[in-house]
Amino acid sequence: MTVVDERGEPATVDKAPRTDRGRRTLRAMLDAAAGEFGERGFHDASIARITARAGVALGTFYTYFESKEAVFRALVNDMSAQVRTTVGPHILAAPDRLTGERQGLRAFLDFVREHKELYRILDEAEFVDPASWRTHYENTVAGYVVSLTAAAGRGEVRADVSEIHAWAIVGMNVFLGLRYGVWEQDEAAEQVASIASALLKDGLKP
Amino acid sequence: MTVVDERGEPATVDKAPRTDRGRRTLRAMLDAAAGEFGERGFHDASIARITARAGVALGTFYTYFESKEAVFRALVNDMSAQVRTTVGPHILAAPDRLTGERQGLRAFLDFVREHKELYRILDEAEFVDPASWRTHYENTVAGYVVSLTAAAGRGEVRADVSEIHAWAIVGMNVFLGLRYGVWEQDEAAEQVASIASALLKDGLKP
DNA sequence: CTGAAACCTGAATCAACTTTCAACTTTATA
DNA sequence: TATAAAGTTGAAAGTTGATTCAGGTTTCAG
Repeated sequence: MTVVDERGEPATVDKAPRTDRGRRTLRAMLDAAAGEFGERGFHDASIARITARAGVALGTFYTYFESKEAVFRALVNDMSAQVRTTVGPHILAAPDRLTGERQGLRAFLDFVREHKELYRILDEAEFVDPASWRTHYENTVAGYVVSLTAAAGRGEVRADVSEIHAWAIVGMNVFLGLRYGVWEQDEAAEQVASIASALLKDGLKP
Repeated sequence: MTVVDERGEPATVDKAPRTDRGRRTLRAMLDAAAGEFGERGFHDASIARITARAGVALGTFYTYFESKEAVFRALVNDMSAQVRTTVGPHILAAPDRLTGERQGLRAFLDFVREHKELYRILDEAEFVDPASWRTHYENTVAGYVVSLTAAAGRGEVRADVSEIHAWAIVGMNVFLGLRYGVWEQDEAAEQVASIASALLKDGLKP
């Protein structure tokens, strides 16, 4: 058996497709897995259904993945990156951090609405693949700490911003995403983002 | 982790114990289930291990529960109520809503630290028993909307508080509870609560 | 004390699934 | 075009753990 470093990719290396045909199959399988996991959740999902969705035979799955957990992990990492690369630019493009937060949240809500499956997968990672999940949020929070600290240096936010603030903001965004993105879309993304942004800026005081 | 009666489940009625011995067994099994689910998560938990923990035979489980999901549901409902009855009074006892929020969060963090298993169970309910989970948060948010609206009437918070604010606050609290309650306790509950409270009151503005 | 209702027992049943593998087909390369 | 490498196949092995059940034990009302 291959020596597998939990974090590294040595186990994935020899599973990587070497031809176009292989790459196509892998892609089809990843998409199928995203759909299957998104609809039925990790445990109710089955490899057989994933390969059926992808239009390949059962055994083909193991040409590209070590196990059921492995696809899930691949999906989580992929999605984590997708969220960052989708939302990040919106934050950076803004003239100041608080405006960035509003635009970032709006972008996040839009993203969530278009990728409900992936959002759900990421959420379930808390139980299926805690390590990836924790990494995802630690990265997210770390990014917030960096940019909030920079903003504090520019006098845009209070000087004592901390990791606690970052976790609070992330939690806020996650729940707003779940309620107003995944569950129901009875409020415009813009509206949700601007209320949350105002809350962050001025608090609840009258 | 005392689990009290869960009324309202017609299917559970004929499963209710009729003697002291039965009630003792049921209690042992609920406690065992809380521990097992908390430690291993729903899917890795096994009925056999639950009954072993409780010191009874495998088959006894089905004297009191319809299925694996049924115990889980019982635990989720019980815990949801426990959180409310533990945290609620702290909020109400405060002189104003914003102070209440700080005391409520501190109480919540304390609760979480003492009931990590149940917190985790509630979290996993998102996937195992979505209906109960959704109900739990909808109830929580509804409570917030009521008390925030009342506070607005007293001029303690801005007049336009909405459900969106409530979801934001709940998400904030949940994530802070997870990070500073369940994961690591590297910050005093009081400290976390007071920073979050300040954020809610005045926002991030310098 | 006694019979019926409650409880308890744990081997056996059973329905998924995941994972393996040896034969077979397609693609790349020289 | 030949041959190795890559990719595909699906039946079958192997695993796991929830749920059942027939029979034994304990409790309790009368």
